[in-house]
Amino acid sequence: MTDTPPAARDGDPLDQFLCFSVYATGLAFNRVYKPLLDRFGITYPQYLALVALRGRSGQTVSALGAQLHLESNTLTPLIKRLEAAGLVTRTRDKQDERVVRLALTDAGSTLIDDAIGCIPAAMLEATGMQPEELQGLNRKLAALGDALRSNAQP
Amino acid sequence: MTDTPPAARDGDPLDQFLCFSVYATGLAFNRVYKPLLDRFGITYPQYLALVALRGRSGQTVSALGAQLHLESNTLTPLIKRLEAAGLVTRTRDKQDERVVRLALTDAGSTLIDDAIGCIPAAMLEATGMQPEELQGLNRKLAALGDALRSNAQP
DNA sequence: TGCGATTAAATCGTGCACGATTTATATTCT
DNA sequence: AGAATATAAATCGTGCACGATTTAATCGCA
Repeated sequence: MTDTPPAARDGDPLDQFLCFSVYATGLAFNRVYKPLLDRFGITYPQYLALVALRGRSGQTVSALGAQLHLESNTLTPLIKRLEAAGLVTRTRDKQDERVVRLALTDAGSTLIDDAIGCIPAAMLEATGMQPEELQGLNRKLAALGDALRSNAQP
Repeated sequence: MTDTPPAARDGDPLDQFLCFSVYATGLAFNRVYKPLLDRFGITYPQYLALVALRGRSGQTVSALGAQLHLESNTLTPLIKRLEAAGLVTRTRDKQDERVVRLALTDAGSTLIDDAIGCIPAAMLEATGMQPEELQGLNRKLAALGDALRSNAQP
């Protein structure tokens, strides 16, 4: 045991924490996504936003936030960056000037279609797992997320 | 269908993405943790770092990073905040002045012991699930994270 | 011995995530 | 109609996460 690090010898205590697996797997996903998304000039949260906006023009910031589980304090700057990149338009609703309606530009629509065309397959490849297995994991994680949200402070 | 939002009518397209479930569940965990950790004056990544340091005095920054899957550019400022809070000490190794060795102070040790004493139980409660189920999920997610890391660019 | 290469940590700039607050518009209720 | 209230988005400050670079110490090897 000349050089064996402690973590390898007696197991990382964090490995017992599900929350840590979620955290670390999120980091790992990000790292695999990054080089793929760099080619499109967008970040991972921006990618999620574009997927959520795809084929759903006219969504409000709040509606997008409900999908992503984010609020305007996070979304507003993100959307403004997408707007500055020419991928999204922001328009005040004429009926209710409080709400901002979002839409993909042609460039945004083309970009996200292209991205969806190649990235999910590359990600599946990177997991090295079967789609059915990943789908089962997805369902269980979604249920866990729902449970946590329903038990968090309002 | 007067007011039904699109997401409720035909399903959120993001829900098909496992990466999104991981992302959103990570956000949800954070939100449940936050009020619990606020009582101890630490953040969630700081909590993970303290757990990793518990009972393992003298770890280097790199070793801690290997456990958390983080690098010095993220860890150094985080650790300095823990040091400023009086929870951790940073000491240059006498044999090799490049490495910084980390240790919990008495206050840090007491704090993380107290936190471990109550937080995991509260989190389990918040999931509303059985420990066995969560353990199975933990194993699968850890395997997924390992797979993603092994397939990411070095 | 000494100098190029390697390694450990720190620094810097960008973009998220979030609590708290603010601004602007709508709604409600006398 | 007009004041209190509610709602939608934006703003601000802090702490992470990360790519890229820098600084400083050690190692390797001719």
